[in-house]
Amino acid sequence: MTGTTAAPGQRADHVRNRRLLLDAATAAFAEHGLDASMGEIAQRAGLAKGTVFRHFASKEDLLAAIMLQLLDRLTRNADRLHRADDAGAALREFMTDGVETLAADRAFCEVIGRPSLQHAEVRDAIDHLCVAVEALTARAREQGAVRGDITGTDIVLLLGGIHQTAAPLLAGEPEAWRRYLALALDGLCATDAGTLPHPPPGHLHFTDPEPS
Amino acid sequence: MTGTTAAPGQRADHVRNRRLLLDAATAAFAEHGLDASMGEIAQRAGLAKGTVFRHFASKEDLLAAIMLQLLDRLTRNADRLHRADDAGAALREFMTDGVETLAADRAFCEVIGRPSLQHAEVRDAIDHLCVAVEALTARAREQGAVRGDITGTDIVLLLGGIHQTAAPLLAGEPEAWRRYLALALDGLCATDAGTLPHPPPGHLHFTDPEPS
DNA sequence: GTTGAAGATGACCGACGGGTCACGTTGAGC
DNA sequence: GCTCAACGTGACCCGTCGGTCATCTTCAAC
Repeated sequence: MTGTTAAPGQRADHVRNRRLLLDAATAAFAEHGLDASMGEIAQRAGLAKGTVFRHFASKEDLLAAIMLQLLDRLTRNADRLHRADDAGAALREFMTDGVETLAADRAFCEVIGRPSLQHAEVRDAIDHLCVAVEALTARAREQGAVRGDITGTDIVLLLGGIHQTAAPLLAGEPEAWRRYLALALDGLCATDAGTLPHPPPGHLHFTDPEPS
Repeated sequence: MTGTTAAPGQRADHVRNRRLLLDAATAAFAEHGLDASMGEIAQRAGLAKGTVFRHFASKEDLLAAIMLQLLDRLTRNADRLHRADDAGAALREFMTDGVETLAADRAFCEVIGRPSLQHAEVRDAIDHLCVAVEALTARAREQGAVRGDITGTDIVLLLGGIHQTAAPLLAGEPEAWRRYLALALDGLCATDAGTLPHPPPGHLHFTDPEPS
């Protein structure tokens, strides 16, 4: 050990630049969605464009790394809340945190809606998230906190939907999503309402994404 | 009158081509969102690219024409349903038709979320839609069919949100939006729930859209 | 301090998209 | 059928973007 760093085979500046790039890309994708350009990301990070491609082979790869970060954070949050006593409150907290995270991230909804541009790892991470949220949701169902035919995948989909509902107001009223989250939660709690018309979603991904 | 057509000062092929372009653009924007290219639209219409620009000065202009078509259709539907006896059923029908329309149109949500790229006419059309829907909603409120603090603008925003919720499933389950529409309607009907946390949205547009 | 390999760089490339324009074509009025 | 203005056309311009590469720089091991 030299005393400064102790990376296995990586140079110190390489590690630092990767961090700078991930931060810059997170900000850029959050602000401009998928339209954020590699040049802009390099500029934000204070690096040259070529450096971006040294770290990530393509724009898709970089985007995948960002999405994995985000999905992992959501999944860990769901796992953490799984141990709470009040499953209904835990689910509410998960959704509040989830929508708040998405409120500052334009790319998430765009990516979730286009299976064609998702890496296998991203698809796996989405599946893991759905499983973790299903665990939360199952307990809430058992405790009667949500209606009986709501699944974890429903909850994950609703995060994007609630965000989209409030999105047109984002510039002027950045907290408006709280209104539509509350509305959705009231719908989820309507245990006296009938069964929902369409069957619950199975997997978010299909074996054969159309070749376009 | 010649017997064939009777346009004021327009040539017959000009009118026909405009129709072809609007149809092609509607399909292209619905399928690819704002990423649809002018070249593709020309190709779909069976015309040259220059012809597109003879009819519409810019891509924004063409998009505005498409959006005006769509918004006008929604507004007329709201006006029609305003005369129904059961205001709750009328509102449900309006939302069902609205989400179904959006389910086949990727561009709508993208445009509604970006005031910066909207023509004044489009903004006006959105305002008119909100007014028409507010009339529907007010009657539903009075009849106790929806909770007291729901406005027409809420309903318009929800159309986009419900669509986005089901969007990731669209390829495999094109009717999944019905599930989330039902869920939202249950939330809207929860007259016994408390007041929603965030105040209802005022206007969808702000005097000073950020210059970016 | 020397050295070698991994990393950083920015000029460069091809593809593509919005928009223009000089020219050929067509349709309505006479 | 003649005429002309409006219309249609597609080659072209320019900017941008994702991605590459020969070259220079820098870190770390000795």
